[in-house]
Amino acid sequence: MIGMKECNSKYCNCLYYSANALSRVMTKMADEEFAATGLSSSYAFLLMTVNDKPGVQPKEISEKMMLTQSTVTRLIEKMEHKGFLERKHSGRNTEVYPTAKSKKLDKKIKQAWMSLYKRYTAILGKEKSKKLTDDIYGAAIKLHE
Amino acid sequence: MIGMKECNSKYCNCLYYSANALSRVMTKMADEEFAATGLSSSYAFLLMTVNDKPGVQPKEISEKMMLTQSTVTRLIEKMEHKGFLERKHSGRNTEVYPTAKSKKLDKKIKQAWMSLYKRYTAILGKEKSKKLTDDIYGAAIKLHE
DNA sequence: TTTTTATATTTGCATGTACAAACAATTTAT
DNA sequence: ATAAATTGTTTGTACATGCAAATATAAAAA
Repeated sequence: MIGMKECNSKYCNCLYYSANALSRVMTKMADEEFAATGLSSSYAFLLMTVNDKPGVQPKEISEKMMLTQSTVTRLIEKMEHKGFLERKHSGRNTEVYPTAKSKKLDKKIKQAWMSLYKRYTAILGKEKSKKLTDDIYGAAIKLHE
Repeated sequence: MIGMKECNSKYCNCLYYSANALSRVMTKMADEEFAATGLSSSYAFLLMTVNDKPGVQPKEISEKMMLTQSTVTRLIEKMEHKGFLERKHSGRNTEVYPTAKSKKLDKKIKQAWMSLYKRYTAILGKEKSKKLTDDIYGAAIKLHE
């Protein structure tokens, strides 16, 4: 444990625990930054995804966002109801399109995303943030099988 | 990006996104392992915390588990209702005690926790897991202020 | 062509978590 | 000693998320 910060908890050596702790902290921070858009973080990511690829299907969204399909359906439903998205059903597939309202918000969302990035890199450092993010993402992929 | 695994998503450079992805994967894995105890992961951690320090107060639990106090209250309530915990109110404080049922389960919980550890270290490697966990925990603390 | 299998999406249901506000008790200031 | 501020706990409410089952469609096999 040389050079290591003191642990406040006996759980800090557990990846499950640490990962959840970080997730909660980051989600809170993200929600604060995305508040400028009037959206919470998940919805902001959803709109970005659809804005970047109009007509994208829920399946693909769920892969990009690493969420289950049912969760994606729920997110889409809500944004459709709020007038940000539209669904077009064709066969067993569904295509999701942004409305003008969503496209109009795109710039603001990306700004908020950048603010979020700046905020945590200011605390953790740019290089360290990058490395940490890469390591975490790599682990998530590996553990996801 | 030398030596880096291909990113499946434009979001994989975002710490918020990666942290959440890992959190979901790990929570799923933890729930699978703790299923042997009949508990989901949060409750297992709660019981361990109380078993290790009978009479511990919700405040302290919330610090150890890095959850809000209201969340801890809810978790305790449920375990009390299921006969694993008991609350003793004294003034504005509450002391939480394990029942025999909880103490009896302690060993099994710790075994499940060990299984979880073995499972992810088998995939990520022991050293890498340790480093990743430390890094994540350190970041969570820093970002938490 | 009919049957079987696989795939995409959506529901029903359950649950963990947080925020903000309400309480309740203790400490500090006046 | 009374008032004000702080602290610990609990509620009311909202919501993101997942699993399993139900649909519906498309593809493959017979």
